[in-house]
Amino acid sequence: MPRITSLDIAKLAGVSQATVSRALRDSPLVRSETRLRVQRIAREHSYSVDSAARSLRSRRNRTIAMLVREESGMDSAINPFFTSLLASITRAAAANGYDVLLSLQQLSEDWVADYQASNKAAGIVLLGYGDYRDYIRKIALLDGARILTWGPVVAGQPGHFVGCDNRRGGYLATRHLLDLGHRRIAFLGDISDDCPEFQDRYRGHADALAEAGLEPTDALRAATPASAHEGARAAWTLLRRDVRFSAAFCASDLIALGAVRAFGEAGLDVPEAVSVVGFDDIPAVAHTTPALTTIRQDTDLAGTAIVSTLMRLIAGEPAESRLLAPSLVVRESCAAAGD
Amino acid sequence: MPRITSLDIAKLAGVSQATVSRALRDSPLVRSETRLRVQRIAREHSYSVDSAARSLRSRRNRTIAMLVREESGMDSAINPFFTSLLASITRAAAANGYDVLLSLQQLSEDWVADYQASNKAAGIVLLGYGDYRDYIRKIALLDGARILTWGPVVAGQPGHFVGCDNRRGGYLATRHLLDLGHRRIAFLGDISDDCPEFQDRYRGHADALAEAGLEPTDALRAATPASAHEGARAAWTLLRRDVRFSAAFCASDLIALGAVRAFGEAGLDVPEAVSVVGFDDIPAVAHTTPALTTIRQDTDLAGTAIVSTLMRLIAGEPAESRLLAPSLVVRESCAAAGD
DNA sequence: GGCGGCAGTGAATACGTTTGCAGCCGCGTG
DNA sequence: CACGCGGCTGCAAACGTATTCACTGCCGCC
Repeated sequence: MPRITSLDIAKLAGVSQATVSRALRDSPLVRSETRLRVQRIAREHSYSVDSAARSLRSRRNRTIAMLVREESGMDSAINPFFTSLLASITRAAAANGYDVLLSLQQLSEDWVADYQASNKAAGIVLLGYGDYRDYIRKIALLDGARILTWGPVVAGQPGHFVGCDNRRGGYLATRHLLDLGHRRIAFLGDISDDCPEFQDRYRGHADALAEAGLEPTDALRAATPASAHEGARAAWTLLRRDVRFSAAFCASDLIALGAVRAFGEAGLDVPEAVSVVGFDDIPAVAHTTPALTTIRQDTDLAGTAIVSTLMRLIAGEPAESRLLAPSLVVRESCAAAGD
Repeated sequence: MPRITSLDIAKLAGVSQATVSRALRDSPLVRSETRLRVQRIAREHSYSVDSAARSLRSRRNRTIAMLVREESGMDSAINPFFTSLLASITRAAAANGYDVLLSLQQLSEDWVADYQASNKAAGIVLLGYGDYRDYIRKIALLDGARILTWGPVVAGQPGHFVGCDNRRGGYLATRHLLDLGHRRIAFLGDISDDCPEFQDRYRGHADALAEAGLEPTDALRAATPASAHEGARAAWTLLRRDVRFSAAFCASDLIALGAVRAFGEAGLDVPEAVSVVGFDDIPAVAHTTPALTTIRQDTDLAGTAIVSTLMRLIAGEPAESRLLAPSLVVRESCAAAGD
């Protein structure tokens, strides 16, 4: 049973295959009467342009690839924040007539080269590869690289980036705690080069402290990647250290989730005994008990920004990196300082 | 700057283009010495087979499409359970050498027809369309439809399904509560035809009650879709009704999240005043306070089951629908009945 | 009345690969 | 010695579309 092709439609419509092709792409070259007839017939036979043939012939591709960092560690779940981002990117792409190819990957040399070369996708979005700075720089320099990375935006660096103003976010979080009267504020998050986002959030944290005449204390900092399990561990590390603190800024909502839990187990209720601020505003934290005060990254905005920038890249137009403003969402996990 | 093609590689390797094609596909037809040489040269020039040309010529496609139900309502977030499923499907597909096309959609007539016709994908996975029974039945009957639906498995129905044994899950949940001595057990979830999964979970719930000589009471049931916000509303509805209950089985973890929160606001602590069991075991609920006792659907297993079944479908082999066993995960949200 | 141009259409080609078929070589067998 | 056969390779024909170029009427204009 042979596939139905544009040639079949052409015969049915009594026109040439070329005209069918044009009619279906709404080309102004064909008379509107003809165009409508062809389109009707195509629809009646549920004919649809073969995408392989189309992209082969046109050397163009209506697909973008999303490459999401696969955490190799224990917690194989995707960070919910990326899930939201992924959804909004998919929507934005669809609005531009693009399909989305999803891939969970350890970022390897081969991968990007492969996607570029086999042109499965017109452009690539990289999610969660903040720490691959060198690698990204390298691939960014490949000519014709249409790659957009979600992550730290550094002026002058090669490549194209869209990201959240993490420093500003960190500032907002800590500022909120300071405004509530807290002075001894812990920071939970890994600020090594593995997590450049966290580094920036920490800088913002320090900015706010400095503004209040304070400075960050190493004893109040516990390193942890973005995972609830590790967040709880970090909280325990902090508790065992026996330093006083009345609030904690967690560099990610997942960390906050774990920390709230650990604090609770230690008899420190949130927010009565300790205030907690998270980062990301993942969907779940609006519904936990207590609901989490956090820094929101607007994923819808991020998705459209990512896609529109990538569209420019694909079109060969110059595109600038963009930094998105985060905002504070006040819920229930913070209280005024006790003393 | 012209693209590098297999012909270029052929010239470099001193063989014909056909041999390059064969070598790169590990065909036994080419001498291993030749094959290795060609592969090396291809790698050195980071050549990769053009996927459009490949699928055009071979009439085959190494791509599957995942169609995820887009909730049109307020809560535009994807249910985290589907996120997990999506991740595991993607991994399983990759293991089979397949790419994954992601699409968030209202299921429309056009969509599937389009994907079939334009052959963007060799097969389609439908996630979250439990209530589209009629529609799915219809498209399942299209010849050559390679469509797999995650959802209720009903013996004898047309189409191919992989799903969780929801009835068994409902049974396990309620049984657990009964074992703890609870007698007045609420059910939170919409059991209309809009949510066939919930219907099955409710049946299991009723099974367990019946086994204990009880039967479900309408007064103890509150309808809600799978969302934390709506779950909280349903919990309040229940509370306002002024009926006694010491436990609640929530048809989804999201509902449970909202319910726990509502109960807390009403002064009913979980698990002291009311025990709660959820369904799905989404990642977040392991880290909330209290951590949620729930029915786990093993998403990794589900992903591999879905993909392997779809692979059979694509290969034209007969494939059977599969029902996956859920399991009870005991955490902290349930306590023995008070009286 | 001739001529240029424009709107609409068709013929033909190219996109980069897979694959059926045929050819070549060398060796074993009748 | 002829013949066949198996292992390896090349030739050439598709796959279904987009696009260039040429062509046909037809109108308007000098």
